Amino acid sequence: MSADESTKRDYRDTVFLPTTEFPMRAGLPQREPEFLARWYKDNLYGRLRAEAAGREKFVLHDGPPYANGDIHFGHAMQKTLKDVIVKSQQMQGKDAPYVPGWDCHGLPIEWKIEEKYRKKKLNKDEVDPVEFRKECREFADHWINTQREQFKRLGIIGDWDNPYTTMAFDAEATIVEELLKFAMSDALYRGSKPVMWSPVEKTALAEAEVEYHDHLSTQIDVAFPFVKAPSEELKDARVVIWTTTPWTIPANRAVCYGPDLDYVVIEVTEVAEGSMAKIGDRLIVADGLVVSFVKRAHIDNYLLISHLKGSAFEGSVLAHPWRGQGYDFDVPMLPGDHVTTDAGTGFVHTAPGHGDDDYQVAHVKFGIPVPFTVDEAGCYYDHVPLVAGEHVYKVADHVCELLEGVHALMAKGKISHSYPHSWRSKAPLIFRNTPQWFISMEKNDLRKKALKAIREDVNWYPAISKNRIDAMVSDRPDWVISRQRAWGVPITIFVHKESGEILQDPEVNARIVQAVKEGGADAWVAIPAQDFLGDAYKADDYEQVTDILDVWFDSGCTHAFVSEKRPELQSPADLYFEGSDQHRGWFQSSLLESCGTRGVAPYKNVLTHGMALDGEGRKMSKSLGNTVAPQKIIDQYGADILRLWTVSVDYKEDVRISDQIIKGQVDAYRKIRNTMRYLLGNLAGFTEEERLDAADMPELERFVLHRLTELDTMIRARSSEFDYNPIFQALYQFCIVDLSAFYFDVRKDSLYCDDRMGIRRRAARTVLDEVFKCLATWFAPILSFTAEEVWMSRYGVDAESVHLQQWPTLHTSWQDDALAEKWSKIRRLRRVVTGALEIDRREKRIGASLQAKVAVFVEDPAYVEAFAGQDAAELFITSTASLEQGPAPEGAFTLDDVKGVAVVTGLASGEKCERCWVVSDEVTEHGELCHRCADAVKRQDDAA
RNA sequence: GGGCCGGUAGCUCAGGUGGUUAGAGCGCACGCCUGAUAAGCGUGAGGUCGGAGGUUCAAGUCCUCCUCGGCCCA
Repeated sequence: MSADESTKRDYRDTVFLPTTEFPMRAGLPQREPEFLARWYKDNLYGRLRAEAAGREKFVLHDGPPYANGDIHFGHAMQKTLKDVIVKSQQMQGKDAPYVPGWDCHGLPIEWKIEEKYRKKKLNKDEVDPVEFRKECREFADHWINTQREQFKRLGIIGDWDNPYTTMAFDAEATIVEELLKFAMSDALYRGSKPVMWSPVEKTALAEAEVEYHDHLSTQIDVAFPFVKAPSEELKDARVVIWTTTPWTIPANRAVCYGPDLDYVVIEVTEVAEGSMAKIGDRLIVADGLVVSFVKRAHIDNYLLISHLKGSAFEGSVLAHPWRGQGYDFDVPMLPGDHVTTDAGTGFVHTAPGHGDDDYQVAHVKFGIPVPFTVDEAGCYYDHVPLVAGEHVYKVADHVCELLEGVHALMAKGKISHSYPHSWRSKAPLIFRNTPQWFISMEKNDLRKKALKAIREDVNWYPAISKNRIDAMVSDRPDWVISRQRAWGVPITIFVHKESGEILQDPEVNARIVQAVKEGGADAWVAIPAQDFLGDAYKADDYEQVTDILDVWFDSGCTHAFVSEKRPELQSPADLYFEGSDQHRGWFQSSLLESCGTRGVAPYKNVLTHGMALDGEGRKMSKSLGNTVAPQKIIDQYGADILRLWTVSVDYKEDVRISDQIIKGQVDAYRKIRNTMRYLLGNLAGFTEEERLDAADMPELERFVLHRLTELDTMIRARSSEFDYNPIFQALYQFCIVDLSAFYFDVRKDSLYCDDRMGIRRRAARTVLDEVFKCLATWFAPILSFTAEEVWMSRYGVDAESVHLQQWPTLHTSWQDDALAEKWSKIRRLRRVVTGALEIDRREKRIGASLQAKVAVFVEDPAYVEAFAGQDAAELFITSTASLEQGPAPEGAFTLDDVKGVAVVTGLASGEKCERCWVVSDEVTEHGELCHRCADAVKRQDDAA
């Protein structure tokens, strides 16, 4: 013992311990709103624009969410990622404005308002349409305001005071203007087509407005006699079709067969009681379906008369079962690839007005006219014989009766199957032939232009997106843009009553656009038609179209009224970023609109994210009760936790979120926060006078600087493809593996105990400063609140926001791959040492590693070279260390996966320095301190 | 029902053109430190790579089928 315990000096205040006010615990839910208040008080968004004026632009054009409820998790994730991208671009020296927007028109909002009226027992038709639209507008406004606050709370910086909306008058005017371009180029036409129709809402529905549920239908087997049989012996046989929609029988115009399928003719010889078939009936069905057919028809026995191929039916003609009762047209037999032997009879009843396949085969391919049979309420028109005026949902029994009356009904039953329903009313839908407005995919080569843009002009991330949208655009039918609704932009065209031609007059169009700009969509109904038509045309000669536009057309025009019109933006936008469901939605409607009117895509890059699923990978739904509310995460943990989560997952695919996953992010956040805290603590009082050139630094410091250049390169590369998950993984592991567990741990001694202006300590502090600047700015787009807190903690509350900074430009000279290679050797060897020390610890020989000395024996001289000039003990955090090339002594510690390295440990000789806790013989000489500490203390004492 | 995509340790992710005992971090367990302390360090245990066939000297990596999940469509 070199000195009496009681007389020993306490050297604690001679050690440079970390000093910082930055709290270990974040209290994000409380603190984040303070930063928000500050950002908005200081007009951060305006500052960013001013700061970046003149720089190269990067425009992420926001896809508008629908303004009809609180934001859900998917919204939160997507807007956050958009914010990460925008901030990253801005911090890489671009001017990255962000103008959020909202989609305001359409059925869901309209439905809400109607619901209100229904509750008051008012019929929508009795309500003034202008008043009705006003309420829709107010409803949308309310939710815009709500969602805006929810988005802002996430820390998303954008032009929230001046967002775009599809219901703004100038937006509506531009939408009208865009529509009129299609009208002028002949791409717009009125056609008739079976569309998904809701008899309840009395409107055509978009695909997105349809959902599928099980539905109990009547299934029937119906026999059609020949008018022109394929052969003489078949003339008395009948072809049997099967359908689950008896109400479409009046609209039957053809029967399809599979040319390559095998069919059989049977003769009924025995029937069960209640069978509608009669002994002696000759019926034709597919060979593979005869068993299931006779079961349905309660036919107990039959004779197999003959076999034939489907192709034998070519040119055959059938009679409608109700021939002679107003159904005297021919029913041709048509070949169809869609005919299968999965179910039914192998013959497909074809009603071109009530199904897409039917329409394609009968009308498009074979030119059979499509009859109008059912009105908007789902009732047969007066001109339809036998069933006029009846409702299609209630007519099944009558149809069966009528068929039975002519002995056409062979079987009747119930079947539960997947059937389309309206997403709002949940009522079953029908396909109905209706006049609608279309944008042609072929006219003006819209499809070709769109495909060319997809294939040649746009970058798709991930790459598979390209195939996806290519396939969709290749296959899609013409775009149905008309809706029989009230809340939306009108299809502002006049049709000449006699010729049926669309009026194409630029002057009329200009008046329409101007009127909408001034009065919104209401102008179309409020202003007399003659005012638009002017002197050149007579209003009486024209039909003013009252349909409104599909909302996808609205949002498909945002490039026209936002990207192009706003001076801070540009078109084509640099990036569209939405969920993968938007391949059929906004990505496509925007592409078609832009290609149709401008010939080019409205975007240069398209990024898609997957859907947010629950912890088991299932979609979130209210009925499953597995939804995650973003608000709850923010209130409980803070927006930065949510933000960190968004980059912790591979959002190019579907992602999962659960309590467990969020807890993991809370842990990750804590680790990152403590890393920043340690940097702050050790940078306390750092002055420029301490700064040291990299060339003068120890290799350890240069290694850390090299790691920064590696990260910098990697981050910029990944960021250019909007791929943040690898960035997060790399930054997080850098904090844990390189800094906390290695660099910080090793340099603790120097930072705490070296002379204040010692070279080694100055080098370390300089590196900490560089690391700090990198981490704070690299993390700023992700942990927007915490990065700001860290920044203020370092530079004071009056400092400029971290979001106004740029990612540092690192010295290229810092990159040193040879050095990195060398240090990976050093660290590999270090693992053997820590492993060896663990044995001593377990055996209770040591506690702290400073109590130990180690001797390392290596086979490969490269290790010796790597350690040349290094203080091995410092790197191992032992008190003494030696390293030599030589054979491993008996009993030396080795690791299987680090070949040729053996470690012998022992207790360090000497005594523990009271200041730095290193055990050495120097201490014995001096009494309490090692030489280094003795000098450092003396200098401090002298200065004091 | 059809098309496309995905299923690697409890969690989040790596695993060019098939090739030694499948990796990382977190979490977990155990231990250490007590001058980053509701912190820090170390060691360790965790995977039949969704399942089954097949191709191959050799498959997480290629093929087929199945299964589960997702998106889009019907």
